[in-house]
Amino acid sequence: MGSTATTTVPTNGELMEALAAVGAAYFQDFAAAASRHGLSSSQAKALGAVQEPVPMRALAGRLGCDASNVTGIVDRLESLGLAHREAAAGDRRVKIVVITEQGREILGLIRGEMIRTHQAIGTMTDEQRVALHSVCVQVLPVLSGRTAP
Amino acid sequence: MGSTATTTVPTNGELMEALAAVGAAYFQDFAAAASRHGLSSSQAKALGAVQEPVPMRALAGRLGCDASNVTGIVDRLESLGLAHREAAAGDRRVKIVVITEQGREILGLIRGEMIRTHQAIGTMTDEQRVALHSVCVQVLPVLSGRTAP
DNA sequence: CTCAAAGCTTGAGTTACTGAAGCACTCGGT
DNA sequence: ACCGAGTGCTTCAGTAACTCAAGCTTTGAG
Repeated sequence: MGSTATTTVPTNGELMEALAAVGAAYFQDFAAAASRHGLSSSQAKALGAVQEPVPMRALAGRLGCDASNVTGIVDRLESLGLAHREAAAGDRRVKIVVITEQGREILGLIRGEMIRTHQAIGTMTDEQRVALHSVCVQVLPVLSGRTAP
Repeated sequence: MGSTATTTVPTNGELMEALAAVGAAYFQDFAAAASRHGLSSSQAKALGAVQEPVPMRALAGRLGCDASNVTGIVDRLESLGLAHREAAAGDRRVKIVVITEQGREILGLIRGEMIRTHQAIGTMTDEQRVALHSVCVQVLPVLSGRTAP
């Protein structure tokens, strides 16, 4: 164990605690920005997950919740004019959620208005950005359970 | 140590996308582990926020939601025997939430069972851990809006 | 002492979420 | 062709999360 010198390697617990705190703060920034545009965080999250067309079932997978739940969320997005359902060519059971122009616009506004997050990124050096991004990319397949089919 | 020509600095958008994906995956791992112990993610999050005693109002602040909401969450934690309310010495309006032994135990189990997160951390080198932890610590005050009194 | 303000709870109302049916459709087997 | 199993979406309870507006108790300042 003992790497001493200047930098001490954090324990798993410390790392998890730090990750949780950052994740929570990021999420609150996101939710606040969404709410300024009249969207709940679930709705905004769903909007972000349909930047390209996605079937209902797959959307449920991306959001990590039951399909029956997605019905309601998409209902509300649709009634706000931010997305709409389309019939899938080739399988008439499937309905595909497509984001509208207005939806894309609002999504852009929300992302642009996450000021705390932008400030946080602003405090990073180029090296830190590169390192952080590469860690994220490296870790994501493991963390989301998509470890090679 | 020089960064080679292969490392391109990610754009803010790329970084945000990566952070969002990692954050979401982390959260799902957390929610899944909590649910195995019969807790919703809100309840588990609240449990993690009361490792030391916290007044209701302050807890609402930590969770980023309305105080009236916390009443219900703590009600459920209390009925599960994972936390309880205590009167505050010195101000009889205040009720302080205190975690029980059983609560601490379950919290430990949940954290231990976040296997994807542990696997993800397991793929990191010591250098990556140090770098990630220091970025988190650096960024947290900005991200959570606590920029020096 | 009085009154404004702080801390918690209650009540009404919306959304998020789950699990169990239910309907519509697809596809493989006979 | 047809039947039956399986898939994709919705509907229907029922619970939890969340917000806002009132309400109650207690505090502290004038």
